[in-house]
Amino acid sequence: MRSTANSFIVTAMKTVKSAPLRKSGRPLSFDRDTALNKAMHVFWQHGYEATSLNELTSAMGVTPPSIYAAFGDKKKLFLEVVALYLSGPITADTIINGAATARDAALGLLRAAAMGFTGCDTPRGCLLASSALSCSAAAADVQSELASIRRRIEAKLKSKIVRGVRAHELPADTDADALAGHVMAVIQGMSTLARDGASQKKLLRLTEVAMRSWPIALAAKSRPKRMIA
Amino acid sequence: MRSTANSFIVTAMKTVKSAPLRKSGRPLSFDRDTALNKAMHVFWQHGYEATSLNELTSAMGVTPPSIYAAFGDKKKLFLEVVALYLSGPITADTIINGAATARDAALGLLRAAAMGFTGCDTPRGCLLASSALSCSAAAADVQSELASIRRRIEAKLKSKIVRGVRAHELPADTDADALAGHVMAVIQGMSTLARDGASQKKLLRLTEVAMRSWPIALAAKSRPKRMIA
DNA sequence: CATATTTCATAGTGCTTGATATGAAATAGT
DNA sequence: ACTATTTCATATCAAGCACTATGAAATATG
Repeated sequence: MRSTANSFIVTAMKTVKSAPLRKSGRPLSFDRDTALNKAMHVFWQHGYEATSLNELTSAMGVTPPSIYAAFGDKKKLFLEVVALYLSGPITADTIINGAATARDAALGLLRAAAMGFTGCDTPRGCLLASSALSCSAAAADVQSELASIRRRIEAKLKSKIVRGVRAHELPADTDADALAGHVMAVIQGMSTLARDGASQKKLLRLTEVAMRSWPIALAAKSRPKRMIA
Repeated sequence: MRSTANSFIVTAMKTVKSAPLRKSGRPLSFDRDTALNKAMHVFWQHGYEATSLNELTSAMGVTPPSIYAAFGDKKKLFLEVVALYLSGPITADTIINGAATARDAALGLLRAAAMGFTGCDTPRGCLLASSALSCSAAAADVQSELASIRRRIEAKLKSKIVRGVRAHELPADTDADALAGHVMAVIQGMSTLARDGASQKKLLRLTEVAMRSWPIALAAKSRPKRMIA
């Protein structure tokens, strides 16, 4: 449930950060990245709309005017938070790209979700899955932004599956759309289960169950392997 | 994703409705059940906290004082809405109770979710799954109330699976906890996919994929069948 | 018709929200 | 030290929130 490239968010982030040329003036009394990380935890816990600026200022240790000077407004701050959330070392993109097979990609995504949703020093669940599922009309754009991120990840997994079918890792009649949808649904659902108190062990066992729905490989794709001796 | 019996909610509903003895006075200008149904649709779409009383009064066609006279406050109105949502003809309880096997129960729950989350005359997704996933501290009690409903359904499915194992419908080493968790996760996740625009067809195909993770019956439970001729 | 009772519509309550106006404080350059 | 520049803390802003006080309107009963 992590990814690096989202055009809108990354763009917004860069435009905000493009002010490295300070000549004089009072220095900032807070570390921008630290404050952003604190904000991420608050948003992660309460979602976008339910998080008030009071909570943000308390958690970040920054007064409202400084927040608005540094991040723009609440929406831009949240989008930067999402970009930070999606910029970790292990992302959905890196998992899918780094997986040898489509099956490994799905398994990697599920396991990463099970681990990440029950981390001991982070809020439970997925920030993308629970931040703006239900929101007022005023936050409809944020909602659709998160939805497009989810759809993009699903599309990437689906294309990995399609390539797997072409590589004969998977049966020719594989329903790539439903298969990718199932993995995404399990991930989204695990976020809710984690929020409801499910343990990491349970989510990992749940992952094994979910992977049993994976089609059996008819013919293992034979790659040229380096023979030794 | 529907159920009838939740002690707290049902109790709250009954206490509110216990005022059938009117002797005189101006009659109500609205139908209580109709207004409650309208409120359900609004909450279903925007969730608990993000739904304002302005939206409720507009949708229900009832002014604020009448709402408070009829339902108490926003929280009680929402709990009545949840009770209404959980009082349909086909509920999680009826599906599980009416299923011959644990497998049929899981399949029935998944199919009912796929259908119910993409109904043409209702908001997309599940009211329980998306109403209070992320909320402020003020709505923590509503959040945990919905979580307990979800856990109760999962527990019921799990016990059905355990009984299935004892009846030799399922292998002895079946992980009932993970199996029930998987079904619940897929249901919760389908709610998000439905909200993100997934079609009913896709969710139904997704259901078939999810059911492939179901353990294969080693020995079919033989019930005494009436032999004819 | 007169009275009691109940609900109605209007207008407002205090509170919180996201976002700022204002001037003091802290730096760099000269 | 003086000025320019930037950020700071304080105190607020208008708007929206859930909720309600008040009196008029509509019924049943006498």
